[in-house]
Amino acid sequence: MAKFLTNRDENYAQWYNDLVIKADLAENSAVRGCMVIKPYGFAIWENIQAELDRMFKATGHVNAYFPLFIPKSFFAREAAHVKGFAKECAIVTHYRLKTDEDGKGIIVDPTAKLEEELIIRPTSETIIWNSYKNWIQSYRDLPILINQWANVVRWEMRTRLFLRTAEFLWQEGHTAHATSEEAQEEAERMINVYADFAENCMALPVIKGYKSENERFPGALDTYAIEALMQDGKALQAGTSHFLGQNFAKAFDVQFTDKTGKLDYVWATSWGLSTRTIGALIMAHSDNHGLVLPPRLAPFQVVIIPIFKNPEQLQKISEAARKIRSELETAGISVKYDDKDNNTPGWKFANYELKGVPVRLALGPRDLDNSTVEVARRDTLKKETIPVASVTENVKRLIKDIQVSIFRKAKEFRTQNTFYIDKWDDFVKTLDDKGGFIMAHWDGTADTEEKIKEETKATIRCIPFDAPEEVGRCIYSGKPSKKRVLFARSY
RNA sequence: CGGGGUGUAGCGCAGUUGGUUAGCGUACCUGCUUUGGGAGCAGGUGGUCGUCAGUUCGAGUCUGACCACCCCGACCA
Repeated sequence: MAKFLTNRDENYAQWYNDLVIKADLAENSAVRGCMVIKPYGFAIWENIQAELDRMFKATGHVNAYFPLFIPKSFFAREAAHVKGFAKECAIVTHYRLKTDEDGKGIIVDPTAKLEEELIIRPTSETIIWNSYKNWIQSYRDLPILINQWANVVRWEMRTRLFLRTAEFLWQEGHTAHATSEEAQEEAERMINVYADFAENCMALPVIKGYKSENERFPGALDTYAIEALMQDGKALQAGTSHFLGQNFAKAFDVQFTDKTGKLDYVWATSWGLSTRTIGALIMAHSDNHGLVLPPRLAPFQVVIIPIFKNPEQLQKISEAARKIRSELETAGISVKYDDKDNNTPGWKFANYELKGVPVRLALGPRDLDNSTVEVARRDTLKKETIPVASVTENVKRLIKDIQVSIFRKAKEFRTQNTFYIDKWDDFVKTLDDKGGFIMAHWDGTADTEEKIKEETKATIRCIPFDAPEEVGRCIYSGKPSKKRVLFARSY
């Protein structure tokens, strides 16, 4: 076990904090609630971006960029929207600084007050729909399928690296459609893209479903989410997609002429996935040795560590190592060769385990003599010595296998921690003892949901798309219910 | 934003009743020996003691305000 990492089973929250810092993913900055994403952490984000961007483009979307600042009045146009975000907005009020009277410091120039204050975007629906108004006249202008990669600011009271920070990075898709059906299909398509990404790239099993009215995005008619279970039994929402109806079109007066010449408001969706998913990645797979990264998102999939006694030996080993590296790279595998001589091999082994590198190759004099390499996999920590001739083939197989087996492991964990519960006492007890996902009947009212939240801190994470029709009674009120919904305490 | 806690070298910490030149471990630098699971010895560098103000002959130590971080609540992706 890593000596300097808090034990996961003793203090999960501290283990997470330690891990983010010690694996060199991110750190707190001088600005309250804002993090510095360090190169190793940012490399994961870049991989997430690359995969998602490819998937967005494959589904017909293009990228664009809209301003960081949003005129205050834009927010006020959609009532639910402004209400949802009002409490966490950062606001720009001035545009100039000047030297203080005493000449020592600088102050905000009171004469440089903005006519209209600017909100730093917590999300971009309003500024984007203000543009869409000018872009859309006819059904021929539709659909508009735009995504933007951006930072947003939500002034959070209590922050945690990746999971909740005042500023975070994300992508936000904003689409405009001629019909309600088309927009709803788009919202569903994108939640499916997210689920595909989560399961296949992040190796994170997720449950797709509808949000209850309470949990819905401010301004949306319907919100879909993917929900994942973390190792401490809490749920984490990893991506959301919203069917916005005509709410923003009406707020920004975006109408189009349809084929029959009739004027109608445009139908909208929006969907987003943030740096928070890096937190999910950490909490879903990692252990007491450190991070466990899925090969598809790891900054490098293989690390090669030379074992040597003197510079001459290092040179020989490096020659062999570089050959292996270039062979692996040709096969499309990302590789780091760590030939630094200021740390011992043992130190490097522990360090790359902490950083979650999927596969480690060790190459020493013994291997040179025998034409072998030691291969170790991060997820199971198992190692074996193989002929150097079969390295590429072996590593390729291992990478695929690790990707699949950490997904299976996470899914197995979820299965074991999903409970079908029909009695209120069991519901409360399970939450307190084990946490996890609880599938239970609900009478469909916001009032009941609110009371359950007050009494247990559990919320409806989603109403799963695939929940079967089943006659039952609400876990709280005893009123009739037709399907189970997913309850959990959440991040 | 409410309650609790913590700020001393990059990191982890000690520092007595307010008293001389602020110390230990680790990391870092140099040298030698090492290197198949976080190496050893020797020497060395590194400090506005979170910030600002106050009390005092004298403040890391006492007082106040502020800032940051951690934990628990309310709010949220």
